[in-house]
Amino acid sequence: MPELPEIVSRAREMDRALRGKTIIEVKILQPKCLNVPARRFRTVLAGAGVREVRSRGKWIFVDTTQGWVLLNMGMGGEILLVQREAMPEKWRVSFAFDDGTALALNFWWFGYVHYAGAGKLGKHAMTSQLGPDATEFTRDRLQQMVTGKRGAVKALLLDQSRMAGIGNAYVHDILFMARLHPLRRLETLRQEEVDALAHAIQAGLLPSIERGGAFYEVDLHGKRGGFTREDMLIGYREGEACPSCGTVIEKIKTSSTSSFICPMCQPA
DNA sequence: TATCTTGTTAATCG
DNA sequence: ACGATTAACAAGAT
Repeated sequence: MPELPEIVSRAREMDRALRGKTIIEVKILQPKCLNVPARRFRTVLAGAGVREVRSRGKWIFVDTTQGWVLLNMGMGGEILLVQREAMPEKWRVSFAFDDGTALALNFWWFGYVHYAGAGKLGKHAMTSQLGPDATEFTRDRLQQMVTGKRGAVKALLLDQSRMAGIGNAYVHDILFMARLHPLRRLETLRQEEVDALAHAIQAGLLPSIERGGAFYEVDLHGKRGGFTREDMLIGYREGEACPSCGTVIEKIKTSSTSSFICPMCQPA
């Protein structure tokens, strides 16, 4: 499940590895992940030079001389840089470059490989609606975002149009560190709690970015991220002891997603 | 086999 | 307009 730390890491790796290369051929095994006809996608990008790769939220933006390639890895997958004749077993879209390498994209549920013309990035609805990266929020900015809003704090964190990059993996530890229950209403948050949340967002994401993302995703060469299961405080630790107070960690349903909480540290 | 799951949009209701 | 909920969609693991 690629979230901001994994996507930031992949985009950095891609920027370093792909910048200056030219796409010579695009292959598409799964046209449904595209937003334009496969033929158009292939032809418009053939011959395109990679200028830069960057990210916002869970999206990777590849800036080429012939427009933008916009990637969303959905619930998980791999972006592998391989020799063209050594493709991995599973891939859905591939880009072959002029130096004999290829980028093989795979995802197993709901990935997107979109195209936006040069200068037309603003017309791509899914990415133009993204809020600022979660890592960009200062305490003041978060307070502004919370003021006048209603609803559950978890819903705010997961709402990509308000704050981009957090998904249902990192959110557990973020809320735990802020000592907030996922369903706590925004309108009841005191300023100290908003401050704690702002700090928790940074504390929940930055260590993983520094280590190249979480262990359950891999880098361009197939190497797992350095943020391990042991680095998680309560996420996916149902039945284990809370690292702060020892209470048994619970897995609860919060609207449509699951949440892991310490019922003592994060009272409803 | 049945159930679960990390994302995102669209539709709907209050 | 906003918030809450649900369904749907292209798999894979257990």
